Amino acid sequence: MNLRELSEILGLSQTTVSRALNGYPEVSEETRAKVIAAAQAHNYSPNLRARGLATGRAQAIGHVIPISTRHEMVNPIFGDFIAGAGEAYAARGYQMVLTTVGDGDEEGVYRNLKARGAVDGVIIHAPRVEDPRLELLDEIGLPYAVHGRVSSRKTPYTWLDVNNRRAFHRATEFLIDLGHRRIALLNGNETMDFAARRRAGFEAAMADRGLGTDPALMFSEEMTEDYGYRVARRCLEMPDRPTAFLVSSLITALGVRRAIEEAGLRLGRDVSVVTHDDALSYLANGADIPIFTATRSSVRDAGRQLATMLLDRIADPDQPAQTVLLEAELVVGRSTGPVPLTQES
Amino acid sequence: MNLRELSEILGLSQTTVSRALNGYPEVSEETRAKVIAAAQAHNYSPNLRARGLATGRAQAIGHVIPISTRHEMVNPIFGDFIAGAGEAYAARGYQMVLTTVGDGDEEGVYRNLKARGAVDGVIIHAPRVEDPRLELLDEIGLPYAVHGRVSSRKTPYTWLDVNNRRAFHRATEFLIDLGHRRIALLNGNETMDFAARRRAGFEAAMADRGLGTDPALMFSEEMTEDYGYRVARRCLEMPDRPTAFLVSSLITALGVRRAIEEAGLRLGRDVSVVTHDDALSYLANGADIPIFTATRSSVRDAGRQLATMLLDRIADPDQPAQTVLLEAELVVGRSTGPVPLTQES
DNA sequence: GATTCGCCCCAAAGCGCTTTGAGTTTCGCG
DNA sequence: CGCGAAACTCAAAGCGCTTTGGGGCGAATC
Repeated sequence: MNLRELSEILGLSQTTVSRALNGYPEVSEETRAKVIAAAQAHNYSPNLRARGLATGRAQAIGHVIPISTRHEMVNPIFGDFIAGAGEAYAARGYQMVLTTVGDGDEEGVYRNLKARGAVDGVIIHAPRVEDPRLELLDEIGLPYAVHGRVSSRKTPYTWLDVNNRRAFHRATEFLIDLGHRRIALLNGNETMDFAARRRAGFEAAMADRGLGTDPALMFSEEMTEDYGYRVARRCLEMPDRPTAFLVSSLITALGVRRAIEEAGLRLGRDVSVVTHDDALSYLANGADIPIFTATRSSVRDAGRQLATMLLDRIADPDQPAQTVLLEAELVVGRSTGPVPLTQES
Repeated sequence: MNLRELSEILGLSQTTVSRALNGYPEVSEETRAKVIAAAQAHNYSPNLRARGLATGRAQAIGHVIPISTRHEMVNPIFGDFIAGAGEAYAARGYQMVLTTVGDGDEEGVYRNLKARGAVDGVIIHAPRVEDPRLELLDEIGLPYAVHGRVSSRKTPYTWLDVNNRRAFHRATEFLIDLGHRRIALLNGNETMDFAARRRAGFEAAMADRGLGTDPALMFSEEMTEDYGYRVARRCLEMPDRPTAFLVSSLITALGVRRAIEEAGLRLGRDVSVVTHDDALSYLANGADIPIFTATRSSVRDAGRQLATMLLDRIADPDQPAQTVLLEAELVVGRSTGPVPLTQES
C-alpha cells in the first residue's frame, strides 16, 4: 500500500492525502478524518525512505557504541540507556540506529553516518577527558548530545551528566565520618571523563579533611567483576590494608565483595564498601534494603532525558545548548559501618 | 557531495560513476579506480534513502527489544548480542535499527516496521514457547531469524539456539554424580522457550537417575540478582534444605551466593551452585578459575552467527531455513563439590 | 575495406513521498 | 443574479540514487 494507491481508493489526489495525514490546514477536517480512517484500515504508513528523500531528514538518531577490542567489552549500562532513549524516540517518531565500532576508526564511522545521511544526529557515549569527537562532529555538521561531559572542551555543547565529583566527594566524606582513613579507590578508566571527575571528588574530600591519598590504593581500569576481585584481594593482603573501598560500578563492587568474603572478612563490619550504582534494571542493588551503600543515578532516566534534548536541538538548532547536571542520591545500605577498633590508627 | 556533483568533477555520467562504485562489469578497471579514488577523496557515500528508494531495500535489520513493563527490565544479554550482530551487519553494509516495545503492542510495531519499509528483516529476541510473532511475520512477509526456538511451531524457520535441554541435563547429572539429591532449580520465566527446555533437561536427568523433583524447589521468574537471593535464602531456611542450586543466569547465581554466604555457609563446600553463563563481556565468570561451575555459551557469538544467517536468508529467500544448535560447554569452577556428609541422606 | 563485436559510456525513467504553484468549487454579499 | 474571496483540491517538480535501453568508438573478423 502506497500513497498513490491510497489516494485512488479515496478518490483524492496524492497531495490532499499527504496533507491530510501531515496535519496541513488546507484540508477540511471531514476529509482528514476520512483519510486517516482509510490509512488505518489499509495499514498505510508512508515509506520512510521516500519521505526522507523528499524532506531531507532521516528521522533517525545514531548511537555509536564503542567496543574495546582489548576486552571485547560492551558497556553494561548500554542496554538501560537505550531503553530510556528509545521511549523518547518512539514518542517523536524517530528511529534509533546502532553502530558498533572497535577502537580506532571511530572517525570514519561518524563521517560515514553523515555522508550517507543515515542519521540526523548522534548521542556520544563514554566521553573522554579529551575527546576529538566533538570537534569532528562540529566540523562535519552533525548535531550531537553527550552522555557525560568533555572536560577539555571550552565552548558550549549539549550534555547531560551526573555530578560525579560531588557524588564521590560525598561518598568519601561518608566513609571518613565513619572513621575510615585508608580508603581504596577502584575507579573506572581515568581517560574517561566521569572517572577523572570521580577521582577529583575523592581527592578533594580527603584533602578537605586533611588526609592524603595513597597512590598504592588508587586504581583505574575497566569496570569488570574480576577487576574488583583481583584488586580488593591484593589490597586485603597488604600489611596496612584499607578499611574501606570506594568503587565506580556495582559490578566491580560484587568482585570486591567476593574478595572480602573469601578472605573470611565480613562486608559492612570488617570492611566497608561504597559504590556507584547506575540503577540497572537487571542488577538492582537489593530489593528493599540496599546491598551496597551507593551513590545512585538512573542511567535509564538519563537516556530518556538526553534523547529528548537532542531531538529538541535538532528541531531548533538556534537555541543555546541545553545542559543537565543530575545529582546522585546517596543510599545507605549494609556494606558500610564504623571502622573496626582493631584497625583504628 | 552527491552523485551528480561527483560525476561532474570526474567528467563522467552519473550512470558510469554509479556502476563503477557498485562493481558492474561494464566499467573499465582504470575508470573504476579513478572513480573510487575520487569518491574517497571527496568522502562520498551514496545517500542511503535515495539508494534504498531506488533499490526497494532498506539495507537495515530491525531488533525489537521487549521491555517488560512490570520490571522495566532490559535483558542483560542484549548488549553482547548486538555487539556480535553489529559485526555481521557492518561487514555486509547493513544498518541495525532498534525499537523498544513494552508488553502488549508488539504486533503494531512489527506491522509498522513493514509498512514503512524500515527494515528488510528482523531478529526475534526472547521467543516464548508459544509465540504468535512468527505467524505474524509470515503473514506480513517480513523475513526473520529467531534467537532461540519456538517449541509450538511446526513448520521450518531460521533459528539459532543453545541446546538448553542437554546443558541442564548434563549440569544436573554433574550434581547428582557429586551426591546431590535435593537440587533447587532457579529457572527463568518458563513461558520463555529456553526456560521450558532447561526445566525439561533438569527433570529428565533427575528421572533418569530415579530421582523425583520437588515442586517446592522449582522456581520460575525473571532472572535478577534479587530473585536468586530471595529464593535461595528461603530454601536454605527449609528443614530439609537443598544441597545444590541449578541456576539459569550468572546474575541470579550472584544472588544465590549472597544468600549462601549470609547464612554463614560456604559456596562449593556446604552448598553447590551450577549456573548457565552467557559469557557476557562485563560479567566474566572469573578470570582464570571460574567462580561458578557453569554451562557456558557465548551470546555474542550467537549474535554474530544469527545475524549472518538472517542476511543470507534475505539474500536468497528460496534456500531452506538454516538452523544452528550450539552445545554449551560445562566448565567446572569452585562453586561445586561433593555433598557434605552431614547432609547425606 | 566494410561489418560486426566488445567495451565504455550516456540520457532518462522511476522509486514514493513532500511541497510549490496553480486551478476549481463553494459561499456570502452586494 | 453576478462577483470576489475563502476553502479545497490538483498536477507536477524534485529529492538522489539505480537501472534500462540505447549509442559511440576502436579493434577484431571476414
